[in-house]
Amino acid sequence: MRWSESYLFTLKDKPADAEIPSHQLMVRGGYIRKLAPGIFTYGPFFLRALKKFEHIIREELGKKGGVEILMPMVHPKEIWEETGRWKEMGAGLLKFKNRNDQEFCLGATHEEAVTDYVRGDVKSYRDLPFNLFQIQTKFRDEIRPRFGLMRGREFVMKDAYSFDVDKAGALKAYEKMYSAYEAIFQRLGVDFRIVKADSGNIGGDQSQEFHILAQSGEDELLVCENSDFAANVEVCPAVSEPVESSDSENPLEKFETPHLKTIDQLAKALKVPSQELVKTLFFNKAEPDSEVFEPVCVLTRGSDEANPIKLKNLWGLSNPPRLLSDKEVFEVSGAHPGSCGPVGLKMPVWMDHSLKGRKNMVVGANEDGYHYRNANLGRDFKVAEFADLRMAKEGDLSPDGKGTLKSFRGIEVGHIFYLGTKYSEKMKAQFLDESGNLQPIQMGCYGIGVTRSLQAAIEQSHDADGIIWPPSVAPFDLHVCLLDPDSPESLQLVDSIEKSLHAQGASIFVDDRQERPGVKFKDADLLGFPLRLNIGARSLANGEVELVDRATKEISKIKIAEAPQEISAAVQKKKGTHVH
RNA sequence: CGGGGAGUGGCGCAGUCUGGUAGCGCAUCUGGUUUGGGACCAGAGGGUCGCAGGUUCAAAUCCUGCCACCCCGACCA
Repeated sequence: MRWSESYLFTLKDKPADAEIPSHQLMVRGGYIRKLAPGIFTYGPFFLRALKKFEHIIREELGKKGGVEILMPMVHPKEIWEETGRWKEMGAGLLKFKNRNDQEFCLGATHEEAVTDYVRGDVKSYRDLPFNLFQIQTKFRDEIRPRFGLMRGREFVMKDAYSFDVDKAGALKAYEKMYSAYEAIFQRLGVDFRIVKADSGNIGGDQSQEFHILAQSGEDELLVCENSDFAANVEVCPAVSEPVESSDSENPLEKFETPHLKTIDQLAKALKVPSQELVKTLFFNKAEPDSEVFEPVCVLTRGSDEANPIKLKNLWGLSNPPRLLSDKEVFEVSGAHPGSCGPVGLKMPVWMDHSLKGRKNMVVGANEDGYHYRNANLGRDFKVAEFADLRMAKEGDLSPDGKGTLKSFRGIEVGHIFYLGTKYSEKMKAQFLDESGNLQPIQMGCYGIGVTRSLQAAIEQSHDADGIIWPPSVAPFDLHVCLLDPDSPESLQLVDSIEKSLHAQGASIFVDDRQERPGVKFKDADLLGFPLRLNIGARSLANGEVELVDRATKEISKIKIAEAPQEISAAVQKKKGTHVH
């Protein structure tokens, strides 16, 4: 491929609307252009990377028996109503009507579509198991798209769905996908972690996320320093050191705390660490979209945060519960936030494990400007349940007991779920088992954010000059800076190198523009293909060309006569090398 | 939806406070000199200053309304 024959426009300045390096570099390199927020055109070079990654995905899923299909992007309302998600997904589904006033949405995910596809065909346990996947454009009407392809409205996703006769089979399918995903991200060549995760409103009871580690990641991961335990902070079990209980319960004592609104202010005033104070929060335990008001009090240590995802799961809600407004807090407790506590409350009180056994607590008095000292469980207030309610954090003990947790930022690029029969029951996707009983199919679903993965790879692999593509998905293997594009000797050399590379299935991009060398070098660094070859009068006069490694900037001189073979070998070596 | 920022040639920005000829850098085109890390000189083209009202002799600039964008938060398979 020659620059002069391609469609490629690079930018010197970083675009004003791009914040993180990967987004800036992709726009600067002409890889993507924004059409609307979260909606992008993929240029010819990004498309090449995309196809390469898709190829890796197809190969690895194929090895595990995945069968590729392609489902519609436009879905009728009816299938989404069958599962209740027409409402549940809310505004995230882009809905519209046709000329006959029939309602549709754009496919945000395809559990409904694939279950409908399968239920018409599968009749017997003999028809199972199988695993279907597709690579397709998804549309989700994100509230706030950001960071280019990281959180787009329109994006390419690989989604797969497994169908089995029983749970054991479904879990086997889950394990297969787990290992396929491991292989896929290893081949992509990124530093990634697999973590326990919340299953969100997809449903199901087992779920893990694949994260590419990067500072700009939207998710916080907690990883054990000594073992392979890793979890999304949202669901990471919190282990707290047991409380050493002082033996006697002192008398309850009210004291003035004027103008002390936060735990930190209170801690400072009382000269005790915030961990020794008690934080009182109020949530509405009812389903977020219902009219019902069911206030619940949640107690944690002053240094901890309540975890809404854990509350959601504990209370069996479909979405995280809502924190009460200041006004509502006043109505249910008699005080504003900052002066609330469990004493005298007329609602269930949930207490975090970390407070179990603690005596003589400092809590709000439910009267503005007052707190209690020496509040004790049993004597002064009652607790409905003890549970793990808090956000785990760096420095906590790992749940597997093998060390302490360290915090990383990650970009979620893959997610696997064991679904069970949530969709098959609602949509009547059934089969007859060996004894002639009608059974719902056991399902799993598995996603990879294809476009997101590629940007995440760039986010992880770039420098001040530009992108450093992992060789597995680099748009081209070799970037030739043809410094004298009119020199017959140079052109002849490029031809022979091109032939040699094509013979082994490698790709070559030639910058044949009438530009000065500096311009070509800058663009080569920006575009970020793994190897660059400089061909110019200066080195040709010495009977040499220069091969430059994009990642290390190492230069090797190669004799012209040996150039085609040596460069082919270098390209081959690069492709075989994995960064991590 | 809440908070913040910013809408000015293709890109990046100044000008707005204090109303008075629409500017700079990059890119583009022409000619010339250059040619191994974003060259230089000379010339040229390109903007209804987001949109609509209003104030004024006069509006990019002041007022009102709307639209769209970016960031933080809420939300998120």
